Amino acid sequence: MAKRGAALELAVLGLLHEAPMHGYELRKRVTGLLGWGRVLSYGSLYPCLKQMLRDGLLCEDTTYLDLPVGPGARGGRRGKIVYKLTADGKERFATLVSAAGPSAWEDDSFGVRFAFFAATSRETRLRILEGRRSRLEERLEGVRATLARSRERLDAYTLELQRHGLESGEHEVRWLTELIDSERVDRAPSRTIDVQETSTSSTDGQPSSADNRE
Amino acid sequence: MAKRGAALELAVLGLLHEAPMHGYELRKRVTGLLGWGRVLSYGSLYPCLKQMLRDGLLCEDTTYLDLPVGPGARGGRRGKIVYKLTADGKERFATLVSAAGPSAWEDDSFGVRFAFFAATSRETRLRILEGRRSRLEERLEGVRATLARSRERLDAYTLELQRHGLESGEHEVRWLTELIDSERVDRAPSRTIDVQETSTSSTDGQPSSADNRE
DNA sequence: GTTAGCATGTAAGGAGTTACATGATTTT
DNA sequence: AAAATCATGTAACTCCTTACATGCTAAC
Repeated sequence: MAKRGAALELAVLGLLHEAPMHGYELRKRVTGLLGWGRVLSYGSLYPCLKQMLRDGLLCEDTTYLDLPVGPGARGGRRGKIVYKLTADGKERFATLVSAAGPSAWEDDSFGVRFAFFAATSRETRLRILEGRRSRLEERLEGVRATLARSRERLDAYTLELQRHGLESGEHEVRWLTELIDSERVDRAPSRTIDVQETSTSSTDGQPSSADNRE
Repeated sequence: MAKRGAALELAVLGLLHEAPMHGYELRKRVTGLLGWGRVLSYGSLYPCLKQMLRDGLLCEDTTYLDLPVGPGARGGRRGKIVYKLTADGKERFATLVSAAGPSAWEDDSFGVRFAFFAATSRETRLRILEGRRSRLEERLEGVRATLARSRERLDAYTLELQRHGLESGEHEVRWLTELIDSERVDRAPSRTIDVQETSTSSTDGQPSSADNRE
């Protein structure tokens, strides 16, 4: 129970890497990461934080208020909890952020992965960008094929929708291509912020190990 | 239990409006409607169909095979089930397809709503298109504001992501505007296929009634 | 005769959301 | 002193996916 999604876990770890934070602020920051009006709910975040505490990825740094034991009020500790990364948490972040398999470029997680690109090696960035681009191109080919096969049977609205979908996809492919090209040309350092990666991944021919599993 | 999502229900009703079908084919057609490599699972469709049968929106037209009662095999009816719309189902489709509230232009349902535009009145189409456009413009304004507020604190990758998001959004706004303009100018009939709408909605100043609830 | 596609379903579980419940602190 | 926003959590529910389980039928 309370199993966390990989994207949320990565977002929490990445944001806490910058600075310790309350759950409340974490929610706002993750919401900002998701963008597009999507908001992260407390009902999703707090159980996730609890689980990460249990797993030893985070630790608390709390000012407890020692609530009064009154009638009806179960006396106990309740206060503002500041979450920090543990050593395990940092390691986990390094692992997640350098994973470059399919789940890194799916629609659901790509945004969050991209938000932490500055914490990855250039090879990882390239693999994610290229993975997403080829996935996108497959889809576009699929839509084009369907369209060519059944253009006559579709009404004007459906046709418009497909056409717009195609255009949007092509636009994103162009964007990805620009990013890929500038990654390949740039003289930028492959590590932009202080994260030691799990070192296994490199430019070798068979990038099999880090691909699945995250 | 087995409560169905409105989008799936609309898709099923809309497709069965064209012709009776097996669940199997329905799945392929709905999958085609969703596009973008998203597929509808049987685990989602079949329970939905069962529920719609119970609600009297559909009826079966089945060739039962009268499975043999053998060892281990519970004898019973199992066959190919062709689903048809009932009168209630047609009515429900007319209601759903003419609803023009927020849930018609959310990301999740807009695609399916658009796919059945030909079955709606022009007023409904305009309200959905305009609703989606203004929702999109709000979002874009939000992103622009965030960007203006915190451009310095963001790394190059996050900036790129926001910029691309903005461009995509603006592209969709232009698309919607073109559609809205041609709806307003066109001499096309406001009803394109044989669906009698629930008639309540019109061009009056307070379109309050049909807005929520679907 | 065997692969591929047609055809129907269920059980378990994942990844969230909404609504509820509570109270402290800061701003107006 | 009221309102907003900070702050933490839980319970119920939603809607979907994956994996399982079964068998028919057409094509090669």
